[in-house]
Amino acid sequence: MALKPATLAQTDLRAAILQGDFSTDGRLPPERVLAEKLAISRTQLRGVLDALAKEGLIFRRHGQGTFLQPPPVQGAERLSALARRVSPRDLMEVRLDLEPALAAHAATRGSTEDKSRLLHLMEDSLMAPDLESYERADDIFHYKIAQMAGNPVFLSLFEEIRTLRQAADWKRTRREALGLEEIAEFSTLHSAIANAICAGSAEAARSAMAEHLQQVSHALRRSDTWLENPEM
Amino acid sequence: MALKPATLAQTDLRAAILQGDFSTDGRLPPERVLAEKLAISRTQLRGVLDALAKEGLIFRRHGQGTFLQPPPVQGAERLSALARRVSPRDLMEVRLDLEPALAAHAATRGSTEDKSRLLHLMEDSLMAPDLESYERADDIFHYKIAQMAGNPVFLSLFEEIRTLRQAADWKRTRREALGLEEIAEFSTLHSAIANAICAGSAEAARSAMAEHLQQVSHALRRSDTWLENPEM
DNA sequence: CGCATAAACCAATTTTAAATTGGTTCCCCA
DNA sequence: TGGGGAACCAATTTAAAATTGGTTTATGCG
Repeated sequence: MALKPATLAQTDLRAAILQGDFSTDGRLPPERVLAEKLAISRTQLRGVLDALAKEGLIFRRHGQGTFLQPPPVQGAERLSALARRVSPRDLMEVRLDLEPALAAHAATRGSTEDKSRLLHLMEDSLMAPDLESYERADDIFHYKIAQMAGNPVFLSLFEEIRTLRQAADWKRTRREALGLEEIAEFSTLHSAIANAICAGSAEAARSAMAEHLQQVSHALRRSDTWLENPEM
Repeated sequence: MALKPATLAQTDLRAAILQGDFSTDGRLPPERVLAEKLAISRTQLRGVLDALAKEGLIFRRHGQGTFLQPPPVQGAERLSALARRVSPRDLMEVRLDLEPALAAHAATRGSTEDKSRLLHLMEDSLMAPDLESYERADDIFHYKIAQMAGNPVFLSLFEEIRTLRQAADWKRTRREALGLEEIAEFSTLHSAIANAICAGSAEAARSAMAEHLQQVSHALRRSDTWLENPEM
């Protein structure tokens, strides 16, 4: 069967979407708007987006929108009040307790398809050229693990502390605190986590994740805002 | 200084409030309404409520109300959607991971005043005459531990799974599943938890809480709805 | 003066309705 | 027969009004 004219355009379309040509903040325009902007039908656009979503390259949520990264949790405005009373240390303490358990469950319950995709995401974070793209890959990597744990409550809690972490602007702090050499160290544990999960060994995954987060915590602790509540 | 006429009335007032004479669901009427119902001024009523709250006998939240038990978390309607996709097993899995850590942190960071109050709450749960009052005392006991952990994020997560647990009506299921003899077993571990926390030994508190929750989980697992999502 | 009452005002939350957005169905027609 | 377009459905967000605990102010009474 010969390629239809639209097929060629789709590959360009995918690249343009993933490149972020249509949004600054990682959020795509509504489907109706984007379809018109691309001069294609919504049916056609949704076909492309469906494929991208199935591959885990974009994230969609009913009533919320389409995103290049996991979207903020439902009712995110509620967390802004909490974010003001929270220090980086508080958040890291919770992550140190939560995410190792998520990794262990992901190793036990993750499907083989999920596991192969996790390996792919890990390679993405390895090949990140700059700090920004590394943080994006790292974010999606951890999110995927939380997803693989197969417990909607666990996933909900993870999404909340993830949204909390973004609500406060410690990304700036982190960007100052993290150097490229530290990221290189992170990568080795990232692959250890991914390998343990793919091997199905829960305890290895748990301890690797714990070690990784302690590494991050240590790097973050050099920042001056470690104990501060951003009382502004 | 002789007792003022109002002082005698206050003791009756406290008893009437704690007895739940004014509400069926553990929620008190608004202060303005309750003051009128009692034919006293709001200032006077608030004085009584302030004292009760400071003793940990009632719970108040700005904009939400006054309760005889810890109130539902902010934005509870959001969780009703999640509650429909959640099985008792999912929730217990999270509790098994979260609450032992809370107990450990409570042992480390709880103030001596908090610890003495925790002992008092533990005795309350020991002396509970019936199942309903036991569940109330148990609820407040676990809530106090989460509070003592001194991490607003941890407390927020705990309040959420607590609200989730109440959103679905597994209380009914639990009420069927739990017998008085099992509650007696729970009590010994309750006191072990409280003693470990008061002694400041984090690891003992963690393992005692883990053991307690496994005990509860085991009792709950006999229920037929263990893996079900209440798809109604 | 001292102090409690009442009222007014402030602040946090919930509730309600409208608007936004992804998901689905249906009808039409080339 | 299959894609396009419109309408409709469902989940979420947003904005405004209502509710409720918290605080201040003015007033009257002893």
